[in-house]
Amino acid sequence: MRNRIAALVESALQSSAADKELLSSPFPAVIIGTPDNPDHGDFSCNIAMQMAKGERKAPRQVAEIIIRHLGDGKGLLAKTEIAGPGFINLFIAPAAWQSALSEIEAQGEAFGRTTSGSGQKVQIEFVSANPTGPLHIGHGRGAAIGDTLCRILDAAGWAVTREFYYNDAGQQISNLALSVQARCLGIEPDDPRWPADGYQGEYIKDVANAYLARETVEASDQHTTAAGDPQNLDAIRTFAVAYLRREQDLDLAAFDVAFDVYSLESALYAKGSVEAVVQRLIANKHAYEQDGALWLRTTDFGDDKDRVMRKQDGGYTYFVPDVAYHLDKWERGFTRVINEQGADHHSTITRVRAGLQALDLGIPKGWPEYVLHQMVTVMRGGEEVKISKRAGSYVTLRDLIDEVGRDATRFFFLMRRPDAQLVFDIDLAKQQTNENPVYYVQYAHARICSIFENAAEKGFTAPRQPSPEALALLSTPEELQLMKLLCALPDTIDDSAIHFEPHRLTYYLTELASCFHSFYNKNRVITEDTALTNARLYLLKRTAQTLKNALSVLGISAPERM
RNA sequence: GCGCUUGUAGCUCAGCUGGAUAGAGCAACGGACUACGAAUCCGUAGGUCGGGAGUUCGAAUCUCUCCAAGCGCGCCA
Repeated sequence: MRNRIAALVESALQSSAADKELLSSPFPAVIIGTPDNPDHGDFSCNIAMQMAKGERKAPRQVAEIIIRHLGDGKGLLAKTEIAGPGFINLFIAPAAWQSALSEIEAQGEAFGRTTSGSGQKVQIEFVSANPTGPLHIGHGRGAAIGDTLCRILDAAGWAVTREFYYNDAGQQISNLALSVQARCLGIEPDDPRWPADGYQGEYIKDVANAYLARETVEASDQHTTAAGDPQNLDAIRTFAVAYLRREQDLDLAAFDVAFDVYSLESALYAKGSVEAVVQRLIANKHAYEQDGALWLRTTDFGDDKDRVMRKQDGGYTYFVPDVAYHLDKWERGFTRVINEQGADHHSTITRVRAGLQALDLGIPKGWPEYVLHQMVTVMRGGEEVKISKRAGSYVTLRDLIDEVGRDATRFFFLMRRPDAQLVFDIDLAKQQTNENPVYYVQYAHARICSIFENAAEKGFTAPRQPSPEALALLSTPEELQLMKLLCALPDTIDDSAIHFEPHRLTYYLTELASCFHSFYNKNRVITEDTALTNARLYLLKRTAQTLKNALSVLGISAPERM
């Protein structure tokens, strides 16, 4: 609806210019707002104030011209007015809201989807946890935000590829292999022979036992059978990575998160991509030798100091394969790439972008884009739970899903802006009370389903494509407000997609549920008045569909009973 | 010390890329079920938008500065 209003204002500007009443383009972008105060209309527009200076006219004078050219907006507008310093307030005709219900019915499960992405390719990389342990609560937030971002962009008409990157080479993996080997040999973390920087968690013992028992594990794309020999460090490394990847896959599956592509750091080395990147950086004269190491002059690209690429020991630092990996993304044709990661890794942004710029391949400066989520602190029993993978103390994503439930966990993670810190109070999230907003939303859906059961017993079903006259009965303030909110779903999805902000949808859902509950308490649906009953059942059918569609974008179920 | 993020009601947070009287949930207080689910609704109270300065028709929103918190600042990832 908002887009239709914007188009109306746009064409009013054009015709004003054609009639020489306003200076012609370029006009500033038309921004349609939704006023808090209902007296200010369903929508408002501030463009007259923006144009006043350039037009050398008073804002209200400009507004008067625009309004004259708007007319009744092809029947969409019931009233227009100039208010305050020069706002144009627009009142939508009730018939427009009513007929929108028919469109929602026609679109069914597709209602809410838009075409603003026009089928362009976008790749979103998220989670990308190192295969050195189970997924913890921080990964959970990344999984919820990343997955929902994918669903939102998909709903907004983008062609989304979901990708997971495994750092399965490098120092951390060596530490993992040494830790598992130690456990195989019966060495405990308090033993002096325990490797420095080893992973102390109990799960390492599970990996070791599985290895010694020669188990076979299936990760997303490979089968690995353990050699069982504690002296074979390579075999241990391969098995441990496969084992932990499988654990992560299971956790993600339980969270209803799936990926299209898994990329492995080790594959980049195997293909020679890492070496090729280094050679190109050297050839482009952005690298230099110093102190026995090879450096990249990242300070040429906005970094505060240069970075080592090849260490004295000959190995590459982690960001070199990262650059190779992103070059690979670019070469796969993704002109739009979003990386969802924890804010503790934010320093990689400058480095990776600098490396890509130094390749001098025409990659845009701000590519790739990033969505960073701030840290999650976990509260249990009123106390903060310290998270440390090495020490083995953390709350796993699996624990959380088992305790709190998938729907509540997802909703909880999505309630806040990604760049605000999140306190996850496990005791609170476990409570199945009204403090948990997901139940509030789901209850609205279940309640509507219950009304339909009741209606069926009395011989009512929602009509199909009723006439405008039949829908004209929907005229109470609550009904109009409800219809208006239903129409806002596509706009909300577009906004969430543009800003990469899933939390807008959780707020939308809470508002929609609240609007329904208010309507329900004030208006009786099933009455002696058959025509009114049918109209209201029709409205509720669309409300249930809208709740379900929006919940589905968040990966949350819409139960018919609770 | 430098960089990124944050600071809005007692608590947890929104505030639509500068708009009109700053909102919601929880907590507090007071009301509403012998008809569709009370996991609900209605009402009351609660704020110098961290402090200060600036930009303009107009600032919670933009700029500068100071204060506070989190996270980074490795030849770890």
